[in-house]
Amino acid sequence: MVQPNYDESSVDSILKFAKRLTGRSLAQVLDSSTIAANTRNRGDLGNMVQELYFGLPRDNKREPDFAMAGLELKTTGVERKSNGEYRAKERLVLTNIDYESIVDEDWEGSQLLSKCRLILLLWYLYEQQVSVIDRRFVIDPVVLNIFNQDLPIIRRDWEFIRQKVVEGKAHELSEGDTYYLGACRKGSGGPDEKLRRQPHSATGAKSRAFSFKQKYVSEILAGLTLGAPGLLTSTHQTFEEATSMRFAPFIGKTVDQISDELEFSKRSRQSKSANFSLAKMILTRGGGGINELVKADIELKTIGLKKGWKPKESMSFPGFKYMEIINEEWEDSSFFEKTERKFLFVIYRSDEKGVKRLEKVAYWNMPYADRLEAKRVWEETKKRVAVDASDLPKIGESHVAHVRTKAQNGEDKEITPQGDLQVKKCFWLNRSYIASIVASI
DNA sequence: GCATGATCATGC
DNA sequence: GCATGATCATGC
Repeated sequence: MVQPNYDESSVDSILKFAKRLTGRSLAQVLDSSTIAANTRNRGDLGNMVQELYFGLPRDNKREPDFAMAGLELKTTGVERKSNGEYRAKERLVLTNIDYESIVDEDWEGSQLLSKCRLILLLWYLYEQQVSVIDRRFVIDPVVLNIFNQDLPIIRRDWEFIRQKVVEGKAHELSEGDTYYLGACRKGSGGPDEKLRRQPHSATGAKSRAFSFKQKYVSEILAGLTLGAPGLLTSTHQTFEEATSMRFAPFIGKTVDQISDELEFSKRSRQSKSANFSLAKMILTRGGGGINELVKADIELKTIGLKKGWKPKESMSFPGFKYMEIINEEWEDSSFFEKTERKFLFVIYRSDEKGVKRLEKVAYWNMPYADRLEAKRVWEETKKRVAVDASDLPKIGESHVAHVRTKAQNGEDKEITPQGDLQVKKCFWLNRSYIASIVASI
């Protein structure tokens, strides 16, 4: 059995000890009686690693877990992709956002930095059917230093979140506000949740925490953020500017021209998602493949405009299952995730002659009031699915969103709570709503 | 011209 | 095989 055995003032020593877990599970390294006494706590693997493996107390101190080494301990799940590579199962939650105190902080003296400047990250393979103590640490742990090449973006994200609290808008925070460091929801959720006080507004705000976005963690996992060249060429450049530069050479050109230039295959040009594929080619062009956009979990969406600058279509999102949505909470839904995303809109416009050009690109995320409206539509949908899944919110019922089919064909159906089959559906942002976004960006 | 229903290529 | 991003087709 492994006993805690490391120099608590040495990052190297702690990391070395952590590496003894690699390839093994807690059940394999800990005294079975210790585990038996602790498996009750609802399988919180991270807590067991902290208490049983490292022998650290579980507390909510503002210092890093390994205080003497200035190192914060985090344990996070990975999943295996079909190609055998790993990806992060979810975002990495760092520390709660203290609305009361952040308004008086600067970056250098921030709680986030004092707790999470150095992070010891342990990766376990998440498999639903495998019990917590048997999950294996399949990858070597790493020490993540927040002072890496992405620091300018992380710091800017932190400043943005702080500024919103300063302005008394803690309740309006959204993960889509920022790029790598997100203000993710934390806490019970649901109608009974107790809201937190914020200093510059009387409005209560939901509890949120700083987190590294899922895709960003995946990139860390791939070892690609630690020194690999990124999209940003200057620390003074904003994220938006960096992306705009990728698109700049193509703005105003016709889709045909761009397609020729990038050797977009003739066949793919006919696809319904040709605009999307072309936008992706522009973004990832020049090799490397990895770009800040992916790391930031940004949602790439294309908008097609017809003459008069009106969008041709509403905008679809992933489908939902009738049997699942009735038991789901808003904040666990994929539509909620989307409403908190940052979007990169790539806008194409057809002129009077029907010639389609790349018009412009813009970042956007959904304003607070519209997120509330999206939630209302979702809740309404949930309610109506339970009663009659064939009658769901139509486009005229909200200025933001509606529900409509999204299926392979008329036979592509899902079982409903009523026991019959209905064609698959998803949430859509209304065309008129997209029009108002286009007018504002 | 819009709402609604239906469908397609792609990528994993 | 299926989810996803997206557009096509029809009827009023």
